[in-house]
Amino acid sequence: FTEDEAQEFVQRVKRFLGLAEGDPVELVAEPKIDGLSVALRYEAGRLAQGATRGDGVVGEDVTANLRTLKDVPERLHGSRIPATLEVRGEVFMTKADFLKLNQDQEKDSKPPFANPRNAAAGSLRQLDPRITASRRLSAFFYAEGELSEPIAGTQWDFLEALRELGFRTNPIAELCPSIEAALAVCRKLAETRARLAYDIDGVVYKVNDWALQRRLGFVSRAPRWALAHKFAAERAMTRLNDIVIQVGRTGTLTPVAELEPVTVGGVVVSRATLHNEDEIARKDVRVGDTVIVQRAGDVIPQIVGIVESKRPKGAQPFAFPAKCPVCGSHAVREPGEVARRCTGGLVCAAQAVERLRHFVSRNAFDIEGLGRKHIEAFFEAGLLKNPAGIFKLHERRAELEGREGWGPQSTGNLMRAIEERRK
DNA sequence: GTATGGAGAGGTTCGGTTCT
DNA sequence: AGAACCGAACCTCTCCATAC
Repeated sequence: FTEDEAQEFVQRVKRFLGLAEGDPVELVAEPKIDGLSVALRYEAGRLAQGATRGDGVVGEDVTANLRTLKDVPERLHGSRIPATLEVRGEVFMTKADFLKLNQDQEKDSKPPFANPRNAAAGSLRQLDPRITASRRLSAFFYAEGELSEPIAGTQWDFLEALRELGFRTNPIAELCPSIEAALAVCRKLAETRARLAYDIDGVVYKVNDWALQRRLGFVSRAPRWALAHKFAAERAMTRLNDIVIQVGRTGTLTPVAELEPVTVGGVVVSRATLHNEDEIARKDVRVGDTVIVQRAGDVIPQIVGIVESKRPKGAQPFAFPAKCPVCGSHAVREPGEVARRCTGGLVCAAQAVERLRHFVSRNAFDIEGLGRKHIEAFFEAGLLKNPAGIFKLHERRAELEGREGWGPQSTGNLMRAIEERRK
């Protein structure tokens, strides 16, 4: 975020590579587009598959929709076409196309989209590719995935190779001989971003030489050879109306701030996590305070701090409850732990429900059609007490089907989803 | 029988915190 | 150090219930 951190990044790179302070390391500075990342796979020069990449591993298959983008070539161009080629890029909507789309939405008396990124993400998830086609999405490509043969030795040459193959790349990327030059690019973009046709949220610096990139490698999922230098996030002031306590699967009590709704960075924010007891004390957040909020990474609402001069007279420090707000059991904080936990265990409805939610989640048993609300309702009605009960639900099918909001279709779907996981 | 609205689910975005 | 998990907002899709 600061220029110092960018300097530090290059120092780290040099140290890792065993280079001297004065040795040059070439960087490529590319604007960080505020869109959604996609991966395209080409086999024998033809588009075979396109997907979003939610967590960096797998994503939704949106091939048919991606085919409708003018920036996604159906066939690769040129004479040097690799047998298989995977490229990553960013799909986005220009500000002009976004405004036009919202005008059309208004004309059709449909709700407007909140911002270009959400509009782009929504457009790409359409079932009917014709709708996607009508939405005017754009894309820039900038990274390699699986490659059957090397097509470049540096990032800069790779971008050139991508263009020759028929991909659109961002024309304002720059090859920089040093971090100073890269920072100059960043400063220039910070000034001119408002005039760009699309939203950017920062600049990415990449070590140009792929051989060096390979030596640098990754720390968990983050490459050591790249740094995302983000612009300062937009901030807003609002009132903190209340602090409520949520109870998680393991009994952890998590405080959440309820805010007077305020628009920040294109969306309306009304809640923000305060993480834990210590965090509240550290920031000295009190009910009634005026707080400054931003969206971390331009996504997650976050309380940056308070405006002390606006504190109402008599505002008291927040007293963290010593009892679970759901079941009334003692909430204790073990020495060395940050969290205060409800000791109710399975007696606590919140914990039981959270356990069930976890059980059906995608990372566990992955049972479709059983979300928070239904689990809460089933628990309340005594239809479901623990994970094992899920596999006994079919015995109470008639009861289930009689419930409000449930019909033969939804019940059938749920039974099928459970049966599928029984094996 | 058909259109419309609402609720719920699930997926996407990302950073921060905590656990292993 | 690395992975898991959580949080908030938005969007689409599916299904049920209601109105006509």
